[in-house]
Amino acid sequence: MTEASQIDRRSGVPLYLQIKQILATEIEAEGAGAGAMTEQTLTERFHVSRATVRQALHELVQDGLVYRERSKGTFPVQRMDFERPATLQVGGLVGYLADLGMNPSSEVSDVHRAVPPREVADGLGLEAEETVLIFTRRIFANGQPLSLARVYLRSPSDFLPTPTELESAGSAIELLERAHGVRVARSEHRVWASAASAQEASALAIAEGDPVLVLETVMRTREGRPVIWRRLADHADTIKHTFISDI
Amino acid sequence: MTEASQIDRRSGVPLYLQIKQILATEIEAEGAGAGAMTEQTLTERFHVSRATVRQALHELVQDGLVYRERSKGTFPVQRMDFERPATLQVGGLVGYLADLGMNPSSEVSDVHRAVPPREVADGLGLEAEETVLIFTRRIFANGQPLSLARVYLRSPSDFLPTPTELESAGSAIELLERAHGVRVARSEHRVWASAASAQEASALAIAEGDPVLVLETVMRTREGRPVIWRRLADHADTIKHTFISDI
DNA sequence: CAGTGGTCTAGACCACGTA
DNA sequence: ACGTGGTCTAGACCACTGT
Repeated sequence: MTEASQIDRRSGVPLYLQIKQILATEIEAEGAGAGAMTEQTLTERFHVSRATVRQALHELVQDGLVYRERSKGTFPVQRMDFERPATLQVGGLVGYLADLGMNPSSEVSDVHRAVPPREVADGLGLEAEETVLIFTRRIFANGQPLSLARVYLRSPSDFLPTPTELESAGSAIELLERAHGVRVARSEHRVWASAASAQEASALAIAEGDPVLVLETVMRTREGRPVIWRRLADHADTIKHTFISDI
Repeated sequence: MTEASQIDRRSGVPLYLQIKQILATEIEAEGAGAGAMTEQTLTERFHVSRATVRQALHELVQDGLVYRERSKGTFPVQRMDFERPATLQVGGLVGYLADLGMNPSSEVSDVHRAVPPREVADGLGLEAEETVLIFTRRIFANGQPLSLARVYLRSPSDFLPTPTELESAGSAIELLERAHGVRVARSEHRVWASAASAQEASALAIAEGDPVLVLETVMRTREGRPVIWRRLADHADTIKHTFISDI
């Protein structure tokens, strides 16, 4: 199997992507057993230029699969069981819970357009009087409410989907992309603990003052234009957000 | 000032880094006013090859300062006030609070070496009976305890610094790097809300059952070797962690 | 059609670590 | 001395977008 993996120059798939994929698969299979890969051995193996190999290796570094050491070589990063990024896959919570067999469901309510609170308008950089799509979403697992989201979505003033459309879309982002071709490229998150307000407690079936996790997120297009402001209140001890940072 | 910025081929600083720095400064200064930068205009301006310009632009994309669109050009990302990454700059909380004029202080206690709990040993991938450095740190602002950290640090069995050394180091990572040349390259975080245990409540001067933010972190070297396991319990509504994610 | 970024080649010199 | 990754050059062809 090791020598079967070669690139196909007629496939139209960029060579560096094919090489990256092959190496990623080998690292996955052989674990840290896969020895050092040098640029020279790879250029010979795949019959490509050094720059092409370097582009593949550079992306593997970005993805955290290998690390490179000057005058030593390129080595696989020690195996770390690939967890699902859980809830940070924005809007992916339902699918994540489904994978866990938690029988998730989603309930969207209070869909309307209005001028948002000051804090949200600032975060989205709105013009005065500019309206946004506003809705509330609760996510349940096995019948228990786990997460309460309030979403403010910058969109054309005639954009007013039904609750059913929002529920079936899985996430507001997907709907926004399908409806207007707007792609979210970057998100900023702030997270802290708080005591549940009366409203939050009611929505999450807990007592007022019980702990909740608050997660505020601003999502932006690649142009840097903020398009979604979202505030989550999550059930304590149950919803755990995971993320990775360099350094 | 715009035309004064040129590269210095004798400085020893890589050309692409000089170009990146110049462009980043210009974007910072001119905001989105800085028009499109094309690869061709930049190669002519700096008298370097296209590959060098591309490396600079690619890093600016990674840093979120520009975005590129095929057959259109390279454009600055719309200004987003560069906040301090706050507490995700692992160990940087004290410095962050200092910047806010919060008069922070740090108190380290219970420094010893021992075999950690099962959960930690698993997270660090320890051998049986392998001991780690264990300590507790509290961070105060204006005399109020805000954050309680329990830290497990994989290190040679003769590594046993004093509480004073740990306090002055600012963070365990800095000490680890200075003492053993170990560099942390990647961290995995899990965060959720919880009710304060009796111990946590006492340490944070709150009531048992009050909300706290729990943040568990595993830090790894670039080889993927886990070296630090840390669990924070943070004061509700006060400590807010911020982070950024792509997608 | 001209201009853009995406991909690819075939070279070159260098700093650095290991043997 | 040798091999490594880091940097740099000067070309080439392509797909795509806007005119």
